[in-house]
Amino acid sequence: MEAGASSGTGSFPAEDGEIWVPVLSDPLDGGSNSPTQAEIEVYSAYLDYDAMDFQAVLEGPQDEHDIEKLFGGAMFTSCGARSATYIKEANLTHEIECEFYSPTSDHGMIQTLAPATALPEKEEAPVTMALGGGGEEDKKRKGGGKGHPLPCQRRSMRLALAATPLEEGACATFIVDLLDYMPKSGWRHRSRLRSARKRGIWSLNTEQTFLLPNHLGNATCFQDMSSICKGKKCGHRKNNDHWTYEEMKKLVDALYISGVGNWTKLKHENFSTSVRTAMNLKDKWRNLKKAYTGNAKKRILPTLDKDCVEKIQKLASKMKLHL
DNA sequence: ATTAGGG
DNA sequence: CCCTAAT
Repeated sequence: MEAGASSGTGSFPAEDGEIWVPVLSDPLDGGSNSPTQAEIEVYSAYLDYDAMDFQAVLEGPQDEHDIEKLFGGAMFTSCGARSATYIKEANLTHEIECEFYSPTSDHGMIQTLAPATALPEKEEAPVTMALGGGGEEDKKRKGGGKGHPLPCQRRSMRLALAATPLEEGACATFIVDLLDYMPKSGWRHRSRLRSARKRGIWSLNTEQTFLLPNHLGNATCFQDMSSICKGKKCGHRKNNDHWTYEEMKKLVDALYISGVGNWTKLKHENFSTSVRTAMNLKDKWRNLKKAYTGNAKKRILPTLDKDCVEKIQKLASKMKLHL
């Protein structure tokens, strides 16, 4: 079976009954060889939160062997979640997107994720990996299986682990908005995450992970996450399109040239097609300035490159003089 | 209609 | 991001 995301075949979400399996493929091209990078895609999963090594997940997977470990022997199912993309190289962006269903969910088949085998040095990509056990067997394991999460409500969750090349190529991992979209109560990891963030153990940064509230129903495709959440009470944000690094850089560069202010003009000249409103731009600048200004306490900083940070600081100090 | 600032 | 007072 083909997995679609990289190869261009297949479609997402998967058809009912279709089994999507983890694949190894080259993230950079759809077919030819690429010896340097490995990508694993997992289409959805049953998560055993208790068995999950949260810290390891948040820190970012080190290699493809970690997947099973990270998710605590998670069960992976075939139904309709957007792919979990997992890029191995330290300097690339790690992104994991999964959708989790409760054991009683009538969705799809369940597969246990076979321990990933090493990516062959010069394997033709994409390479579809066979999962252990075989489909028919595993179908019957629905709801069973060791370490299966018990009363686990249907949840969707997106983890985007971004590792941008920092100074030493260190993997800066961050999570955004996880808390924002997590149910207000009833999820024991909420406090864990919160305190962890406070203690600075994980560089959580409220901007890249979020959990689709249960009441949003059967939405399975993360592509529509933003629109799904629109107007919903739980997702009290109108726009869940989180600022990307590129956007921030673009904003800073524009401000560096045109100066701070004139947000409407800035919007029309530099962000005319963007979802960002003039006020959004203003707000973002304010936040960036705050983040990179003053005594850098243990703030949770967006990972921006040195050049960008310098521009922010120069702009900030320039503004100070005018006060 | 825009912006600055607090929430 | 939203809300609102002040431009």
